[in-house]
Amino acid sequence: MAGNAREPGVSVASRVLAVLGAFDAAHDRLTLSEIARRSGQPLATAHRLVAELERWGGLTRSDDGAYGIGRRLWDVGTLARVERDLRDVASPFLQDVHRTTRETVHLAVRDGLHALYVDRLVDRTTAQVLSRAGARLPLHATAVGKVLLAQAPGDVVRAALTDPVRVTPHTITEPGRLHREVAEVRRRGFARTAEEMTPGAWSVAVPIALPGGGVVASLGIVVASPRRDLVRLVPVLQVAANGIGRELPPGWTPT
Amino acid sequence: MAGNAREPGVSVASRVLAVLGAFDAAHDRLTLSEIARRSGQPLATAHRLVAELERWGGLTRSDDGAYGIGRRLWDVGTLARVERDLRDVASPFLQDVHRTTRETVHLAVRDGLHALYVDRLVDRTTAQVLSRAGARLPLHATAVGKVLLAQAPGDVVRAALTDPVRVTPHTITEPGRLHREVAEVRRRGFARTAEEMTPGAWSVAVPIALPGGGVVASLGIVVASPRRDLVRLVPVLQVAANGIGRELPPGWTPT
DNA sequence: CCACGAACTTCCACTGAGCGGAAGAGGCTG
DNA sequence: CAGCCTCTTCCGCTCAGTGGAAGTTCGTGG
Repeated sequence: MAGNAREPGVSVASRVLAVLGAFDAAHDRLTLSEIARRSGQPLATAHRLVAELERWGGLTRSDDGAYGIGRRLWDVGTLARVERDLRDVASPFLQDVHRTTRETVHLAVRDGLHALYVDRLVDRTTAQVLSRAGARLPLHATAVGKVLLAQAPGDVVRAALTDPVRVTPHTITEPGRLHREVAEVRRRGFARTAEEMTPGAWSVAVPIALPGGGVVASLGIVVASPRRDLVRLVPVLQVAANGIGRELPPGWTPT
Repeated sequence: MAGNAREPGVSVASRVLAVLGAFDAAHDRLTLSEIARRSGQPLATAHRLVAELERWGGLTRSDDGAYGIGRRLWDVGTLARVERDLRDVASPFLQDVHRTTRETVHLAVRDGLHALYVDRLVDRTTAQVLSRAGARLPLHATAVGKVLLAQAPGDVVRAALTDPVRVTPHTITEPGRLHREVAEVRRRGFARTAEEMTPGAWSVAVPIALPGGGVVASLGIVVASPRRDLVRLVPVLQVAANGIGRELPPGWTPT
């Protein structure tokens, strides 16, 4: 007997990665069976890999049997460029902005067709506006996203503005209007949103550019009321953004 | 012909993990050869694994040929418990403490015989006191460390205080004195250090406990001058620590 | 201009690590 | 206690993984 029928062309490495890929923001704790299902692998195979990952410290298992990402993988993730350089440099500036405005501050880079939130600062008092470090939100519905879009290659802009997702009743979904808006962001040097991503949230954002000129990230503020003077915060953001750009290693890319 | 002589007993998974393990705080960018050397694998083997990791997005290669940790792994690391729950809950409180004191704030958990810094807040103006998120420092030479030690199992305390490393001229290295100090920390509810880890740095820290009673983390402040009134900051820390403890999911552990 | 070395990439035939169906163990529920 | 679920262990077949070696690219210095 002894069963076998190894699915061909699948490397062990990719199986390991499939296990890691089974975890995401909405599924940060999984049972063995869930991991097997979500990674598309037989239970026995998943079991073996998970056990090895746990032994190494990449996964941890809690009393209830569920697995979560372990410290070892957290350590490794911490070494990523996005995290290390940008966060380290930007963190004090985010604090400056937060201290003078008392509003939620966001730091994001472009990741494909999404804005990837690298860091954020929230008041305990302020309503949770969503978004945590690591979150990915659509480019066309967020202020940081529009800023990043304004500096992105033409094909990215086209792809992002083709059939844009409607997130709230206020989300702008007409490609034409979005193209015009992105052009205006490029001209004016900042972007705004009004409840386009989250009901009850208004925001502005500015680009973070290297001294050389390349835009590498975006810095934004989110407030919970339709303040007309939101634009007045733009200079605050710009000072911080310039500071961050200057302190980044020359030639830095978020890749 | 074709050479071979596969080293036995080494799983592919462990080879993948060895590649990841080649990266650390001091080596966040490595060339292929370095990865091969540091992970103890033949060049050709490392090459294959690295290529697969890169394809998945776990590693990125920059123009100069060096590899770094990629976004995909950053994402995964972001899902770790230490990161997610603790950071999310504690972040606003760290900001509160920072706003009222204007000093460097640290959040740490115990990881074996080290204090693992999960988050920190620094002024741009303040001298960089060392430590970034992800750093591991000895338990006996830091305030957060002493706090964590005060609540640790007996064998951990013994192991940590046996032959303690001398970091600065002020580091306390007599096991007896350290044991007494740890007992006092337990009694008093907070710990201090005076240039024991970094010359020119003084600190206090308090435990973060769950409503149930278990200490899960430590919150500390570092200042750059030997202020006598450092102890006056303890109540500020305690208020924040209580708040964090209350908001953590019941039964939370940093594992 | 070419020789030399170092870092990287590709190739390929052998073989043991990995595979997964199946059976067993434990636990919860109706 | 039968039924169902999740987890763990077992084992013989086989193909994915292996690593020495050859080829490629690049930089250096003679």
